[in-house]
Amino acid sequence: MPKVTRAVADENHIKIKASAARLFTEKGMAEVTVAEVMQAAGMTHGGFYRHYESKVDLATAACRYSFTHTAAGFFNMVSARTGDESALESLLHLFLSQHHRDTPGSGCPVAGYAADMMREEKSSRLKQEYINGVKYVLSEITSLTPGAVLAERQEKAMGVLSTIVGALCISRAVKGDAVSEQFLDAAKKLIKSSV
Amino acid sequence: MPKVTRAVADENHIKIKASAARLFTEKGMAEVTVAEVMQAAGMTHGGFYRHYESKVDLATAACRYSFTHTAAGFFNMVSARTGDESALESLLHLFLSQHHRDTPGSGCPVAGYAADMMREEKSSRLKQEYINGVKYVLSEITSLTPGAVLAERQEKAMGVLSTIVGALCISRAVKGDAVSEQFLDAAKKLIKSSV
DNA sequence: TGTACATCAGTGAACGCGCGTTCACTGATGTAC
DNA sequence: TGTACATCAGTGAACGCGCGTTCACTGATGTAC
Repeated sequence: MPKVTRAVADENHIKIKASAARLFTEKGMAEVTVAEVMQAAGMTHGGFYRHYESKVDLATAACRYSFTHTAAGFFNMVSARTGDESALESLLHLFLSQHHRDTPGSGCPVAGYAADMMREEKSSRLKQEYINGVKYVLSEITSLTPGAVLAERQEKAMGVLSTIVGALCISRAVKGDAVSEQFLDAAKKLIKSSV
Repeated sequence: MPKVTRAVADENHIKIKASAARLFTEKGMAEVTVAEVMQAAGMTHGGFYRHYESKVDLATAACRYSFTHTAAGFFNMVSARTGDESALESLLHLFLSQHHRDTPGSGCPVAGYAADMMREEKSSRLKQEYINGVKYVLSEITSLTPGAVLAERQEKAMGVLSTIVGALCISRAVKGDAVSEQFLDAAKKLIKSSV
């Protein structure tokens, strides 16, 4: 074929997707250009349309990638940490950390794409991908939440996700001021006091 | 002066600010054009620079306006409602409602500007305005939060704000799916169970 | 296995469009006498 | 109070720039014989 092995082309496809996932969750779709994504993937912008039909098509793939890789990886880290402390405590410790606040590109996609999703029409494939992702995250948190009744654990998981995503977003938004860190701690305490 | 009374010009200035506040909290700064703001204020785009030096300058004024008008008005509504139910319950009822979810333009500025603030440099006047607004909101929630020790009430207020803003944002982001409403209810329950 | 050819991933220039901003102009307002 | 003039809020065309997308081209790869 062309200038590049099929295998290399496939790798490039993944690089584009991974770069987009990182940049989109970090800056939001509007603030990232196609050229920027391609450059991050080590190419120039012209070849982009051999891989995706449009920028929003890329965003759809990137969104899915963020959930299946970044979010899934996060839950693996939570499991790995769980030992002395409970699974929920592990999750809170990792999620509500300064490190997570400061690295949105490799962080929570629920938070990272939320701003863009608020303006997305509900019928779009991109939004559907996000909704699926949120449901996946909820199922993971539910499985980490103690309790006998599934419905109660699911509801608790939604409350927990709301709190940690809210704290993370606000903490990022007010970063530079002392309250930024306080939000992370306050959210931890609120959740622990409600268990 | 010109074509318009000084008094009318002052009114127009406020109209621009109010229109911007509504549009910016609804769609985010990037998705709103200067021309759109001016049209919403009943004018054409050319006259904009008689009122503000730049779009970000407008955003700074609009951000302040959102907190001093929209947020302050919200807390007045909370006070007015408070009777049978506690102040905190009033707040949860009004904030975590489908109406609030569906009307971001007249809704919470902490949530409305959060996405834009995450990307704002910390030294900007706009970000400083936002931080001041968040602190104002925190002080209001603190005053509605029961407890003897101020520091504990403040911490509780930060946890509450994290939870309600997170639930609102996610609920908006997944609107169209049944989980959207569930997030609002789950957040209410989590907060009530932690009081 | 070797060779000729077709394919298509990637390049970089170019196109269109929209948006922030500027500018010459208008004409009612405010002011000075 | 009336009049001449300067001011400047608002208008709409235009400018620059950036970005999503397109396109002619390249040349190594894959394929057919």
